[in-house]
Amino acid sequence: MTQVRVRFAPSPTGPLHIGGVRTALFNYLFAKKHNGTFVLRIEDTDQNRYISNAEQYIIDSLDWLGISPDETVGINEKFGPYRQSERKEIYRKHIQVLVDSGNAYYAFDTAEDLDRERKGHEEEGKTFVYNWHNREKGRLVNSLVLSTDAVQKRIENGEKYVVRFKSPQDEILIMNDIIRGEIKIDTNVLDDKILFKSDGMPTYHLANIVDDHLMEISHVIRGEEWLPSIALHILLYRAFGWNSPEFAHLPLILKPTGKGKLSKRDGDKLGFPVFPLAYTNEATEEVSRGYKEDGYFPETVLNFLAFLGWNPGTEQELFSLEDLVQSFDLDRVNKSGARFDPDKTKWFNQHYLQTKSNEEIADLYIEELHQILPSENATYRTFDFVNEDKKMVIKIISLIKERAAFVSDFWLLSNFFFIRPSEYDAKASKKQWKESTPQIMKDLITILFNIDDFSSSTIETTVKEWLTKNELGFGKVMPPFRLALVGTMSGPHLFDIAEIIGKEETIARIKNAIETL
RNA sequence: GGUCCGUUCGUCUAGGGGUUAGGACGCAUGGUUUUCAUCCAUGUAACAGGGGUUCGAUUCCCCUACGGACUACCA
Repeated sequence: MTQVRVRFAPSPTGPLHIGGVRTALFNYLFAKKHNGTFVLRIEDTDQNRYISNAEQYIIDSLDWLGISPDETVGINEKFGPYRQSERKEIYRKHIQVLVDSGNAYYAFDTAEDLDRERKGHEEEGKTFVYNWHNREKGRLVNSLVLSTDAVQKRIENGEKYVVRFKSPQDEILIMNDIIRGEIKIDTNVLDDKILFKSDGMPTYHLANIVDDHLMEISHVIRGEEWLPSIALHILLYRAFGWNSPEFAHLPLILKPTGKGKLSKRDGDKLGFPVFPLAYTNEATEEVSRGYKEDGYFPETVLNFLAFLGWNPGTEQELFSLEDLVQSFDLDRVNKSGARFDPDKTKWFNQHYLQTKSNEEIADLYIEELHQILPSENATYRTFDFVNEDKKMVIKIISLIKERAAFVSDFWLLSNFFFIRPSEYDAKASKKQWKESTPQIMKDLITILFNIDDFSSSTIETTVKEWLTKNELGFGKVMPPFRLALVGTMSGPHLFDIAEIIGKEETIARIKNAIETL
């Protein structure tokens, strides 16, 4: 294979959608797999939709996931500039080549003219297509019907014009897509797409082909929404006399339920992000949540994204980025659209959370505790979360980590380590707190009070000995004990909890329970 | 409407002319656990329909249905 060079070419019109991220990922994977180059090109030819912070957002997102480009704005600008808005002269030169060779022509029809034509056709039950059907019939104003002088005059007078591609007639194009195989299109159904806009900017079609050629792109890997354009693009390469790259059109990512493509609204409705990073719309101040901020790890996002439309053909489901580079291949990409499943992404995150060290997550949890704790009034002492307190948090995490999928689950699983229960689960109290319980608890306090080494194992041994000696059942002591310390019938090993909160607090909580219940 | 693409458990998918149609998520049940969860085990559930081709089709072909994309001086 020739040198592999692929590109991800987003348009900076807003935050990068998860579907776009997947396209970037597949490009990255393919490049790395074949020792190729991954290029990021900014397609900012639409001045109306341009959003200034979007480009940075795209770069930040790729960086967060660890799939940064090898070449882009400011980085290894081998074929720069990498922003299309800075390549205007290049496109101007190339469109001239097409006009001169008769593959493109000037058109002076206004948007209103075209609208009128469309409406007129619609009323007759026909579809208006700007192509061989009507481009020379006289209703349309272009350089195919106007004399050279007339065209020249209009342009000199500053009249607005666009340049259209003159699509060929009566030809069956047979093209190949790496994922879909052979695709046939009759050129008669193609319309004469605008290549150059009246504002002096190229459209996607022109800019894309020119840049892919100039940047020596070997494989175009993009979303399925581009499939209908493949004929135009192939024709454009031919008109320039260039070899076209290979194409691979990725399946769409669909909504979790219902019809259609995944959209931001689905995320809002079902409570999951559709963007890698949180994003604030500067105009509306509307904030969109991001995977990062929602507590997902980059590994999670990479892993679930890779499996949207691709699989290794084995039963392995957990893949690191390195694994993906190893195993990825375009011919194992599916043809059909993949429904997005938020449940499975949670499962991936749970897995990756378990692979993190307790020390690593401790910092994340401590950050969260600093936010939560000041608003809680039932803390039994102050925490600074440095030194001893930090060690305690690490210990707590070791006890609860396996129950969590996100760091944000930690508080619910461990709040009782920091605050004293202010109320007790009603159902459990009724069932577990019997008439004899207060006396047993008082005895338990005495036992606990006399333990010098208040470690989980010592407490456990001591309490168990006491139980055996007095012929007390586990069921009489442990449930109320748990209720006193935790407030509910849940949580890790009870003696571990006692050790962490300490003798004084353990006894205080039992006393508190006796008084309250 | 037109053009193009697609269709295996609820979801992501493996498979491929003769299979008990496999795995994962989810869900359910059981085991472990003094509790809850984790974990482990088991179970649940699919080849869109109709025609061909064939000894045989979920697999190949055609049609239909359904789904999707595109049909902008947006990408």
